[in-house]
Amino acid sequence: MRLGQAVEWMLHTCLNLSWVDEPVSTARLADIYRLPSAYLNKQLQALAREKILVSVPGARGGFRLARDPAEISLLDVVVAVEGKAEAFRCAQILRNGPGGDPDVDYSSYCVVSQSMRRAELAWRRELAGRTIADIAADVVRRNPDAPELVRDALTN
Amino acid sequence: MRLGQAVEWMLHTCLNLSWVDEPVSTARLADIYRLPSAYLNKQLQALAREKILVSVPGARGGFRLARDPAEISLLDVVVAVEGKAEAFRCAQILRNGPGGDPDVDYSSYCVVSQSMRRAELAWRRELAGRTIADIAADVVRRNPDAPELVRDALTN
DNA sequence: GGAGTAGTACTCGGATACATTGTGTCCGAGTTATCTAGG
DNA sequence: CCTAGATAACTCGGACACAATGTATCCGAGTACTACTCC
Repeated sequence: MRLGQAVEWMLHTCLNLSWVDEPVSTARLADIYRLPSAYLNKQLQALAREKILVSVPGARGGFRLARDPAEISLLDVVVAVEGKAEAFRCAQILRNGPGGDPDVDYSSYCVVSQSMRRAELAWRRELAGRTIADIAADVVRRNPDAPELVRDALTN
Repeated sequence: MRLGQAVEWMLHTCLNLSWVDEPVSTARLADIYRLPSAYLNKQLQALAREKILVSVPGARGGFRLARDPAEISLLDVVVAVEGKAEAFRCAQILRNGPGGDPDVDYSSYCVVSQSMRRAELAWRRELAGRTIADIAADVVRRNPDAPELVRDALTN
């Protein structure tokens, strides 16, 4: 199992954007961590499509959070980047097995599938229970001047 | 995020093997679900390397479980197929950010990384808490003659 | 001096290549069972 | 009839291609700002 790098990028980017009000351009967001800006832009678009960010076109445009950081869970971000499909895809191979019935939906009946789904649900629940605001609070607790540093880097 | 098909194959295969004592050849294990035998063999080798299965060479050889089904967790199988690496890889991009310190290990310090790891731990815990024997018991409860069907299909 | 207008610089957005991983296949090395020949 | 050996069939095991996904890039469409010109 593997998650793309973009997940890390987007989480940190959302966190940074939670400390800024005005739109920030892709170039600024990329420079802060020395990331490839064009590719970052692609991922930002994905988040915009999922209504996590809003894109502002034109000069002095960019991206900003679409809603309060407390209303953006880590799961929202992960799903926006990686897609909604489940990690474990049941191909229903039991249909071909002995005693297999082509009319049964094994993705809900098969015990293996159920077990894998339960684990994935635990993962999702954990991610859904933690928001950008939660993380921001933890960061500030450790490093009180982090917001100021980020603001300076993003808004000249 | 995505898990390979082989995970499903291996879980069902381990389950089937839990009902047979003698070694079963790759061809037999593949035929039961109409799977490509050569590719299945590749995955079986991976499980053998991780000491979940033992391979018996020569005529009348094949694979059998290396230990009691109650001692084989779903996590063992998933890790054997997908590798030990974590799904979320922290690239420590904070080192490049404002106030970033090249000497700090952000994979343990960074709050984002911690949050992602916690979720993954929940996933792993769920998988580690469920064994092949547990699944076998559930299957028998629903379909008492399943073991007999599988045995017939695997041992002529 | 103020307003309208043309130009310009900057932004997103999608279409386009490259790299890595997952998926699938093939053939050779090694082992066991079988058959045969000899005692 | 029993035993030893050669043969043959079957198995795993790793090396070899193909496809899909992730990663990275480029250029065009559109917007806001700016400067200039005219009233």
